[in-house]
Amino acid sequence: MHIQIERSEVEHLALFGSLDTAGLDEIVGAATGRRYRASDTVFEQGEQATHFFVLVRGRLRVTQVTSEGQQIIIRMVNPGDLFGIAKALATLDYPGTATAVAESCALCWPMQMWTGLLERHPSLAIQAMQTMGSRLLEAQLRVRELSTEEVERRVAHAVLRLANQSGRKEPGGVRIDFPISKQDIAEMTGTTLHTVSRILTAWEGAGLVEGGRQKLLVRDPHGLVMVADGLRPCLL
Amino acid sequence: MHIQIERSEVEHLALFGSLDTAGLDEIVGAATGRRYRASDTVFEQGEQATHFFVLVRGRLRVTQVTSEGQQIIIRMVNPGDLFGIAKALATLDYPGTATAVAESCALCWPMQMWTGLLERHPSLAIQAMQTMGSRLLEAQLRVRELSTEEVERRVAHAVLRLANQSGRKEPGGVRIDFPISKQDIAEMTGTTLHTVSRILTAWEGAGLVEGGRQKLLVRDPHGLVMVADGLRPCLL
DNA sequence: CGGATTGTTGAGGATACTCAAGTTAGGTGG
DNA sequence: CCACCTAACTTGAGTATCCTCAACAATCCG
Repeated sequence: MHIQIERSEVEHLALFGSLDTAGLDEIVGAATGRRYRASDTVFEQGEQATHFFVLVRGRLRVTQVTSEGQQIIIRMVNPGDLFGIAKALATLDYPGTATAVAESCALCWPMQMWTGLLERHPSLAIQAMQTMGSRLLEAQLRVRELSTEEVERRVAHAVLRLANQSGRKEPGGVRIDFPISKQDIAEMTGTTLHTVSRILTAWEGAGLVEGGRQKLLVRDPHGLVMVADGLRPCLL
Repeated sequence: MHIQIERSEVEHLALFGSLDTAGLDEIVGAATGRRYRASDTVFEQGEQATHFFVLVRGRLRVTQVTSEGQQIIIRMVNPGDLFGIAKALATLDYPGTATAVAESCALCWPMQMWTGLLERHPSLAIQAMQTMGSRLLEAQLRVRELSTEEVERRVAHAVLRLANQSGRKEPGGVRIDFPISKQDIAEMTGTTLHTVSRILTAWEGAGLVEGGRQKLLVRDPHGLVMVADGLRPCLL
């Protein structure tokens, strides 16, 4: 689980962008490297928040479970992203569960260092603030989608977001580069796996995507954008 | 529109909680006071963000309009809240429109001062961060509600939130202390004013609330909590 | 006293959920 | 390598929720 992480692997991350060498050394030096295999959990909802993290490699899924036991996916964590920053949310517990969906590496720091590191490295504080800001905007975007759009468009938006954040170009389209189930997509869009399945088969018929067991290839991103924008619905 | 705001009116705000006298003087001294009448707009979605604000008195509504023209209410702004902090969101424009729903007073600063003020007053930076954090958590809560709950429960949650943030105890219940229409509630919960109307009449029958044109009185908060929790549905 | 805004209520229908059954793909162990 | 088992997925039928459309009533304002 514990591993060595090379400085060279993290110095290019946007989060550390405008740090000088000494600052980077201090920050990375204080961190511990950790490795997670697919389906390992990094921390769990409600657990006391002992550490905060930066994802170096791989992909995580952050979920929440409602009091009735329904699960939703809050977001996917991509390399370079801060996560588990409970202090910034003024919370003592992790508000969600983070699970690796692919082999992943992260740097982690004890939560007590949060305030000190931010104070000593203003550029880090600014980055952290911007992280929070973009997450807030994203959450508001999702609220807007859930409030005003029908399921097919919401799914289209979710798939496009996945393709942008975690897509790898390959001949014939953009491949989502980690295993993703219809259930996952349902939990990202507030619908059921049944409806997602029906929508994806329809899209497949229209040549927009190509599915498979925990696989997804976007063949026609532009066409998908049209679906997301409400032109060209693909269901009857 | 421009008014004088007394130091005594703002020094108790949580935002300025742990500032020393000199700091408070500097910050409040740099601010301009503004007054808004009900239905005045403070700033508009897409406009260049020239100032950031703290609400001193009154109540604002922050809305967004989708590309299709549908409006949703992002949040209500209560006294003591920061708003219009586009810099924190790494945006140059205001992402929403802020409108006074009651006679309101705000302090405002030119946006260029954002970074400087935060740097010189770390306690302010911490407060700003916590503001962002609680807003992010709230947005995620709303995503969860929209994803998993049916309309009646969402409306119950929204009304309870209003009662907690903007409610005034009065004999017979908790009064929402600004004019609020069914359309407003619909835009907070992702439904239509028709459905809200039906729900509120049902609740009125059950003795949970008392409505009226732009009026709302919560008679039985505990009963409403049960509705919000999914026990005791009031619609057939 | 109009006129406008806000709210009420009914009927009909669409979207998407639930329930149910069956299929496919992949991993595991013999 | 094949048989088996499970998790993921597909598809159909029936239906509930909630939206749309429409007409009307109440309230507020000048």
